[in-house]
Amino acid sequence: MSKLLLIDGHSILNRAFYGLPDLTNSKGQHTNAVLGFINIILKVIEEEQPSHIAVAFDLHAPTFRHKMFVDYKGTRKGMPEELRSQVPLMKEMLKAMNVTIVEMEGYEADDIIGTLSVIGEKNGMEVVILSGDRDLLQLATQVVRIKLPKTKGGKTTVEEYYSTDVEALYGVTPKEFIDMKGLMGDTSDNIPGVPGIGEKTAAKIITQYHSIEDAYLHIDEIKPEKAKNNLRENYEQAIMSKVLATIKLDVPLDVNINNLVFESLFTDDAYEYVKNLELKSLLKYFEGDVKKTAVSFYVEFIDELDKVELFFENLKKVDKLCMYPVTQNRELIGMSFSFEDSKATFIPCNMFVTEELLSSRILEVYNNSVKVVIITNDLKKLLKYIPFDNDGRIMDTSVAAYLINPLKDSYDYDDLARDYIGTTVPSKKELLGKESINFMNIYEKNFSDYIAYVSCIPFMAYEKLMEELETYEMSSLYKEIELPVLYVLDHMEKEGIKVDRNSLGEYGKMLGNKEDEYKGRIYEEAGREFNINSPKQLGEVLFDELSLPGAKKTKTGYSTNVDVLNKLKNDYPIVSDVLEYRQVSKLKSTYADGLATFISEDERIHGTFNQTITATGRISSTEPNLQNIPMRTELGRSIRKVFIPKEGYVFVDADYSQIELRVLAHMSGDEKLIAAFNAGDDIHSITASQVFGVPLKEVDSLMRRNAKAVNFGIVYGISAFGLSEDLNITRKEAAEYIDSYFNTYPEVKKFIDDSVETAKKSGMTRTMFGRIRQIPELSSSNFMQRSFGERIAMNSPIQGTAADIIKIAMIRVSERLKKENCESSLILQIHDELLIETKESEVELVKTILVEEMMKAADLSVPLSVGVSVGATWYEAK
DNA sequence: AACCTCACG
DNA sequence: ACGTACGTGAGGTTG
Repeated sequence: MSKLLLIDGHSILNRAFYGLPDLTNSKGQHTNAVLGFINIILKVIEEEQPSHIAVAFDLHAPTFRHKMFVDYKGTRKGMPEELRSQVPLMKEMLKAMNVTIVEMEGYEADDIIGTLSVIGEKNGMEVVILSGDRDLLQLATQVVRIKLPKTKGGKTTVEEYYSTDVEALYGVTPKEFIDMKGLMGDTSDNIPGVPGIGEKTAAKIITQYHSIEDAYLHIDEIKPEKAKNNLRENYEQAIMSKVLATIKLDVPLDVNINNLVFESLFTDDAYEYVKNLELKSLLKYFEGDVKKTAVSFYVEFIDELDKVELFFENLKKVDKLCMYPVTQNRELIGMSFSFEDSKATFIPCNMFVTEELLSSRILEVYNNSVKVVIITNDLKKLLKYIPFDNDGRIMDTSVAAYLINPLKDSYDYDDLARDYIGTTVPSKKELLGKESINFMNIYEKNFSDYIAYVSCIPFMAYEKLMEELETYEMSSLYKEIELPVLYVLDHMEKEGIKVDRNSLGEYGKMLGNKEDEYKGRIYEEAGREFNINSPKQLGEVLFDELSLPGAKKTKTGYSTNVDVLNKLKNDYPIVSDVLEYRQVSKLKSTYADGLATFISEDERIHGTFNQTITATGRISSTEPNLQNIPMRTELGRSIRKVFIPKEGYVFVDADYSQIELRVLAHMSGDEKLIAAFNAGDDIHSITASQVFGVPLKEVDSLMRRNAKAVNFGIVYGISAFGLSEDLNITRKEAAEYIDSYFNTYPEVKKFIDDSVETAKKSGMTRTMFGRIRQIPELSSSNFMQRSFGERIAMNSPIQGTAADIIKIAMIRVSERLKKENCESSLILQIHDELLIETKESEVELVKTILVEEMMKAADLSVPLSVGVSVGATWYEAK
């Protein structure tokens, strides 16, 4: 039996728009609603398997019964520009997908859907209507089913209604539903209804009399008295409201139902369009087409030694050489090369062509030609196999792409192809699956495609990337900071940090004992056992069973975070036990047990430092994260005792003091803030003294605490709300603090205002060293999104400049260690802190190097202050 | 996979 | 009226 799916275009697009976060592609087009729409209809098509499909749109606004778009809070507004711009995109997409769009002058989408549903039913079809609008319930019959997607707590469920379901829910038939609406009205639909009659009364009247007309025939019997009078006085309005509420079923449509036959959405045209809009997550549906690319890639395999030698001989003439190490479980299985567009060569490793041979031949090419540029999409990985020196002739395409747009989730070859070559290629995952490459299959088609892409695509993206770096004036940022720091990160990863395995084990055991102890007490206090790690169960125990006050809600249930629990801990022992339990169990699972799994055979942890993750230019650390080792509580901090230097070495640790505030002082040029830094060490006390107008000596701890919070707030992109939350004061008081801060430091105020204004004009922020960050949120019509964008605009130049400075320091410190022939090594960076595993005889030298190079890293109008300390463990060196 | 919570700067 | 401080990564639960 054939089945007709009718989709309420604007209504579903509207839902998709408000249901998904803003999404912008590289051309600045907003695409979230289009993506959401397609995902919704894909799901419905999957469920329903319709044979025919049509999407109805209102032709233009406003028509007779024009519906206002209603935002997520229910307030009536016009359609925001971000959504409006997606309507034509959506229509184009549907056309490309061969889905019929039906629209007609003078009629609403509702009327078209109603008419089509009647036609479908008459033709013996099953009809499914998909809409976000409850009004369409009046169209339900025994064969016409209405599907209403609902969002509850972030989850989408679909309610389904046949006529009987409408009756069950409202006690009236779908037809009577119209009359009911005529009486009660609908503000979002501009239907007045009868004053004083709401859902309850309307339902009662219609259940009894079945229509407005019949109700008026028996008007004398109607109770209560008030409703009766209202009806009497508003006869015409009631009848008109009913007309307004009635969906037309007789629109003179010029549509042949047979032309609505549904085949596949995934046409070639749709593929192009999806690619064009950069809806990456949809590409996977074009399975058959996904391997089609605008360019073909050829790959030649060379595995005989003499041919390999000849290959390298010929390479000496090229001026651009791209390569990519193909590995399996960190072992090199071959190297992919490209020095011509669309053409790759793969040299697999074997008994004769060893890693060492490849390495020496490649270095020969590099070192003997002064002009050859090495291109690769992952230099840090390549350096693990080929130790290139850095003389600026290496292009890491992922780092370049990150500089051009630091907001992307990945900079893999498929991303480069899309963004810098304008073609689409299947991702590594699509070609090879989730599992790692099977060595036995290297001659398979997918594998050869993969090894062609990994060298061809960076090669082909190179010119465009160079051009864009130039356009954005980031060539020297790349060459002078990012490329050199990559070598430092590589060095830190190779060195790793030594961990005392046994001490870590004991630390974990001790935590385990404490954990058991707290667990027992909590169970006793709760009167039963439950999973304390489950916020849901914990919330129920605390706020339902024990009826503790101060319950706050999150999206999914009670909030049980520290802020909430801290307010209760003094009055309820179970709460303080939960807090202790939380701390201990976090330390055990993430740090004691977590870190242990990363200790290598050399007793060291070799984590990964990521250069292309953060939006601001900071480094991030993974597997494990060595940038969030506990520090703030003694119990947690003591884990730093298990981080130890190797025999004959100690740790020297150096950190910048208040680098972000110093950057702010410099970038704003505020004389008074600059003077504050020149006046002494404790910036928060000095700020307090200046802002509150008291002598430094009279600044008490509360004043200092407040000033400190304001200082942080400024750096984060101040808001009265945020500050009030942090200090537990009212928003008014917070606003007063901010005011007096800005009065004290007027140039700071001007600077952050300028930052926002410039960002709004250009769409991005820039650090002192030229690093950019786009801020699409700034153009959002959503207040919250836009405010977020403004805070980002205030914070990014500051955090980003500080990140630039420490990168420079890392480079200088490493170079200096090398120049002075030190055996000491930089092994960790924690945003404003550097840790050097230092040979005992080099301690004084290393301290000098750290302080000098870190202070000289940038020339600001305030001095950079560096604290340095020495210790036998990381704990002691802090 | 999404959410909550919490560790760091 | 809206409802958050900026930047990260990891472990746990839940659906």
